[in-house]
Amino acid sequence: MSAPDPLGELRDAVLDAAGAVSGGEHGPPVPPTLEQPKRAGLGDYSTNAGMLLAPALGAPPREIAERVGHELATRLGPALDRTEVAGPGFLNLFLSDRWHRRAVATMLAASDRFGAGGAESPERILVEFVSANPTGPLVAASGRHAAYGDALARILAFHGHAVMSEYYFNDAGSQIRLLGESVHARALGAQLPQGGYEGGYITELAGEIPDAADADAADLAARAVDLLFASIKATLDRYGVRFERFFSERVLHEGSPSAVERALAQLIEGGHAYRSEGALWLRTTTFGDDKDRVLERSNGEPTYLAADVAYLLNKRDRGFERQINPVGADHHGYAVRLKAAFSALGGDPETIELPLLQFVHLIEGTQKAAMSKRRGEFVTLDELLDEIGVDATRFFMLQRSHDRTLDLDLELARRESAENPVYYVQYAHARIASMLDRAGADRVAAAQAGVDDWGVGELHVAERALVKTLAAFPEEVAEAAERRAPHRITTYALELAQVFTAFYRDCRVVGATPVAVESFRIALSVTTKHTIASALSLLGVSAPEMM
RNA sequence: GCCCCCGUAGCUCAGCUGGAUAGAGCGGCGGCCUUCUAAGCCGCGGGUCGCAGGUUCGAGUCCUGCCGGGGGCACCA
Repeated sequence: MSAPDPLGELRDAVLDAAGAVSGGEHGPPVPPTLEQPKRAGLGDYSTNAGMLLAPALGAPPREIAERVGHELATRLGPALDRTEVAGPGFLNLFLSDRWHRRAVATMLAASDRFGAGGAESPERILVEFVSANPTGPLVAASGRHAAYGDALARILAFHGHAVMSEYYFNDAGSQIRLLGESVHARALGAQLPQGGYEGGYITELAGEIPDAADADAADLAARAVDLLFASIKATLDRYGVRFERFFSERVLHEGSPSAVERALAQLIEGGHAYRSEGALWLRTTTFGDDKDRVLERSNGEPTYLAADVAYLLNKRDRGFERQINPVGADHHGYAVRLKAAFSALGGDPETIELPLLQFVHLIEGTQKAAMSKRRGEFVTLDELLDEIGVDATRFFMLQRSHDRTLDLDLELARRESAENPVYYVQYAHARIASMLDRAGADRVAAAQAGVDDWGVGELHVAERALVKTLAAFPEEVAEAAERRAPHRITTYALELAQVFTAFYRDCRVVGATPVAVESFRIALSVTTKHTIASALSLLGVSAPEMM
């Protein structure tokens, strides 16, 4: 159930008015826009409805805009001061102070649910992310995956979907074997195996495991995995990332027939898999791949793809209508394969999404830090958190669009941690807390209760701007959710903090006279505080009461 | 060679799926603390939105081609 939303109501009115003008027969091809004009003087909002309807109605856009304006006036009544047709056919809306005050009342009543529940068709969604194998500590890049996946899950849930977060990992197989052999080699002071793990943490593990030199590699591998997984979980916990479930690939190989065997049988039965050169191939070329892929090696061992297909089915069978699986940009070919497999099994490939996360480049001054787990050259997520803190790391990781590479200059982040934008946003929140504290709980409660007494005097331009920025929150959430773009919330949080700070500068709150003005401003501040806290919480960043 | 992502201010990046005179942070320069938190605020400077075509009332945004950067093209995951 979606919370009341002033801007949404306004948008409905515009849509309705446009429908009335077009006679209901030929509505606009796409919904008309309703946005805040960048330039001052062009009203609170403007719509392009006139221009959109012009071709179908065969009348000049400005004339249609005029008619939409009239329809809107009858629908909005005192909420609307006036409309103005401008430029090629924009209709600019000048909303009354009354509209702004009511908007605050509405948003205030929604409390911390303001902006929530907007999803039009809620789905059961599984977000699977990080999923790093326990062969080493989480690195900085994992920090991006963790921040992205976690924020996306939070945003989708807030938007109204039923969301679960899951971490898929492989704790068996060749890489794990190699891990055990590497630890063993370090314990003995012997040469590492071919392609072994070189990181210093391997030597540390060897030291932590008693009698490592005498143990066999398989046993060592199991113990190393336990230790590494414990540390991965501790890092995630510290980072504020929660998973409902850690899913072991091993489960898919257990039983007879195993989940993997059943998946392969199903593919063969459907004619989508065939044997050639001793291996079992998935005919992904049917679904747009440029070559077929091996499911089962000629030595009889299944590939990771076989397990992943079984996992796909497992998730579908658990009732998830959509699977979102953020992966590294280097996995982009993998997306085609996975979707092909899903199609072959009768699934809708559109419901399998693999957002590609571009790489994180850690830069030390001008020098790039290479990150290879095997060669052991990396900055771990823990080190990054030690360096710049959880909130700053998450905020930074979520500041850029996920499909862009992220340059993180450690020197800069370290040196300027106090100037990171995250502090700016948190500071605005803390400042409101302090202000409300000064006003006193009774005063704050009275201000919110006295909605009907707010209507005194003319609103300041900064007040109006803040109301509109707040009113945009539900649509920002919707955009972030639908486009899988948490970074929009980051940008929004920053903007809201800026607009609030301008209001704070220009409008005295506590002690403003008459009391009605103070009441309204307190209410506005409370709403802002809720909204900043909501936005930060969607990002997994804390909203301190005091700084 | 084929596929994916990206070229916007000195640097790092937003830009609301096509709207009006393109924005923010950082960096530079100059100002502002007897008044609700100066982790702040104000001002100045800074742009052929990679290039060239196309689509239309209108393009940073969509299409095509080129140039440049990153990534991928395993019986590794």
